[in-house]
Amino acid sequence: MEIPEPIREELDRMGGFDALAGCIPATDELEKKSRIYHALSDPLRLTILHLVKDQPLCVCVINQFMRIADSKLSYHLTILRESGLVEGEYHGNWIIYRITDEGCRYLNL
Amino acid sequence: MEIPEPIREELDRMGGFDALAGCIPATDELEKKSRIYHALSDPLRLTILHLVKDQPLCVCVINQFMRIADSKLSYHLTILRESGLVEGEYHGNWIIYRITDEGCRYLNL
DNA sequence: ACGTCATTTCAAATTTTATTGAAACATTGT
DNA sequence: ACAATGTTTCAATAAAATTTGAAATGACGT
Repeated sequence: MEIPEPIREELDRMGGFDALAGCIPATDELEKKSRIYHALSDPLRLTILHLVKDQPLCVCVINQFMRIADSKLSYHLTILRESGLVEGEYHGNWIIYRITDEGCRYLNL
Repeated sequence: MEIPEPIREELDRMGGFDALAGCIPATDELEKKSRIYHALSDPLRLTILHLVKDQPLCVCVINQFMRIADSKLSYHLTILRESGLVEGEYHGNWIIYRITDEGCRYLNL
């Protein structure tokens, strides 16, 4: 396998082929990030995230906005919750969802 | 449909139910972002992105690192390219991939 | 204990995404 | 024009994510 000369030079300047390993995060970190990005990779879920950005909301208000099947909304909320972007808490009969600090961080890109 | 009192209050303070629409980005923007997040939602693709972060690389160097089938790598490069996170350019026999400004922006989160 | 409301869980069907190996394409050198 | 090299495209398969509707759960008031 050959490498074009300008690439080899620039690679050498960065420390050579072996140095490349140094700029790759650990496997578990990559997996955590890709899980978060997956949670963000759906327009429905991004919408939910924006809805709860400024104030916490119960599922019924979110759904009044989204107009999708209850179970569908619940599925997407689960993905957002399990990736740590939102959290839900029972308050009486309702579950109130709020964005987490991490959720805020990712939303502001 | 009833809403718990504290939620209704906070919602009213933000401008009521109708004001919620105002904090949701346009559909095409949501779709573009979710496509980008989807591109980021795979450890392999995150690895590639990190590899080309500091210097452009040809496919063969990337693959020497990744050790996956050529067609598999090409598939993932296509996803990164089509989402605008990297760009590739022929230089002689090789295609050199480099990260885009947008790619940099997303990688630094 | 029972009924009701808000929400989740489950299993099946559907859709999307990823992997694989073979064939095709582009560029260069002969 | 031909062969060689680096990379992509294609079609088939496998795997994963999403949707759907029905049933289950949890919390509350009676």
